[in-house]
Amino acid sequence: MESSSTQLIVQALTKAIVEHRLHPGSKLAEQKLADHFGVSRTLVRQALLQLSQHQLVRLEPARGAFVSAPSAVEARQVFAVRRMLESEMTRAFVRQATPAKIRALRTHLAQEKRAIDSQDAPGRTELLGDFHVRLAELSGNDVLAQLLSQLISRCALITLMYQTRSAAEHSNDEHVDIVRALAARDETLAVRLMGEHLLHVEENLAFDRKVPSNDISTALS
Amino acid sequence: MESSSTQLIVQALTKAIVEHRLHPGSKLAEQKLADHFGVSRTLVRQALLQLSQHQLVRLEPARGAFVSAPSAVEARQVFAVRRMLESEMTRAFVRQATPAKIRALRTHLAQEKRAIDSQDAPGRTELLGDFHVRLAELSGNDVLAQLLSQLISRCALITLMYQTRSAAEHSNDEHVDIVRALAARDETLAVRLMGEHLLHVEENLAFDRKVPSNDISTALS
DNA sequence: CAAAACAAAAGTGTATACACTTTACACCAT
DNA sequence: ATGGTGTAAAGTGTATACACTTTTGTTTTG
Repeated sequence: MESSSTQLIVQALTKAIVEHRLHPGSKLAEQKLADHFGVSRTLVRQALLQLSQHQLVRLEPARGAFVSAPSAVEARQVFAVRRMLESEMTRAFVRQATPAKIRALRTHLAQEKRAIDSQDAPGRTELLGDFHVRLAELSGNDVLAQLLSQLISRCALITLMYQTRSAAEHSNDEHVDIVRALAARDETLAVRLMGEHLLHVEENLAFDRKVPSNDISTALS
Repeated sequence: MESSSTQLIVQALTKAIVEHRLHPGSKLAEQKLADHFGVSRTLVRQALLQLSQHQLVRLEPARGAFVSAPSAVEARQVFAVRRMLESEMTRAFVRQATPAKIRALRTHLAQEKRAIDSQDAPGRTELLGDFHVRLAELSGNDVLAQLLSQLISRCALITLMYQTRSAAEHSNDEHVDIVRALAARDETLAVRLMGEHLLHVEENLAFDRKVPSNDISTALS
């Protein structure tokens, strides 16, 4: 069971949603998506069902699928969970850090900086999120990594909804500080910095915006 | 979109899997399930897809769906994540505990004890897990509650695979201790007890069993 | 008799068909 | 003009059809 066509659709839609080419609230009509991807509605439905479980899409009975528009309270709850998981994840990482792992993180930081300098907004958000996913992967707990990856996709949607542009640059600086603490194997400092970092990201969200709607054929092409 | 027939199937299968009426490794043939529930394969497939995302079912391409059999390392990773989340959840609960919430927990504890006394193995495991879900719900973070609920379903599968019978009774005692600390609003103690409790549960799993296979028509009737 | 090869049965993967619901729009009444 | 009503178009929900893959059991061959 389980084809990879479905998975391709999930990935394409996830990327489009997280990069805000599909705006929160947009309708995702099954036939239109099916035409676009050159498959039947069957596979599109499977993909939408999956996305709804990742909370990137909301399904309304008999009305169809819409890109999620997380509320402010939901956003805060997601961040609260991230703080719980990521502070402990940081601790776990320090305990089994290796030079190779640190090097991998530094490479990532360089990419981040490049994306920020080049004004690439969606790329920037994606990479800033990937830093945390990378850390999870390197911390050696696959279950944690997968869980966090989903939470961060959800956060990317939130972030792009609410994040002010200036805040992104600040994030990169904090990532650098965190990696420095990790390299020094300073567990307490690293954990504290990670907690504060997530608080800062959350604080900098402006929970009072409205976003325009958009249609899917332009967004996916 | 999204019918509730599918949801009913998901719930029925979840219950059967978590209560070990369907053993890990058992094949879940679509047509047989469809016949049993009186629907078409379409809905069964939707349900299986969902269960696979909850990690209760494993999908093998072109071969079908099987009840998951989590490995020992996966089990340990799940427990590690639970410890991260639940210690912080406990902290959050203490900070907004009310007499009504404490009362709700005590009611639950009574149920647990009854289930253990009456030798009801599946009911016991379910209730022991529900204690943690209840706590999450009462802690006021819906996102956390939903996430934890999934993790605990996954744990129930693990627990019934590996848990020794005597360990269950010990769990109830520890739940009682935790609630006592919560009622006293002793944050530090409650958090510590919860962390130790989860360690104990994990320690008491015997990661070296084999389980027989089973067929679905008898298990679901 | 064992092992390989083949054929039939069962099962999964995707597309399509059709009933039913929601939405859009024109038409009528006021 | 405006508001309500009815009808057509569009869209979702479920079942079914069919191609293709895996499994199973039998026959053939060494």
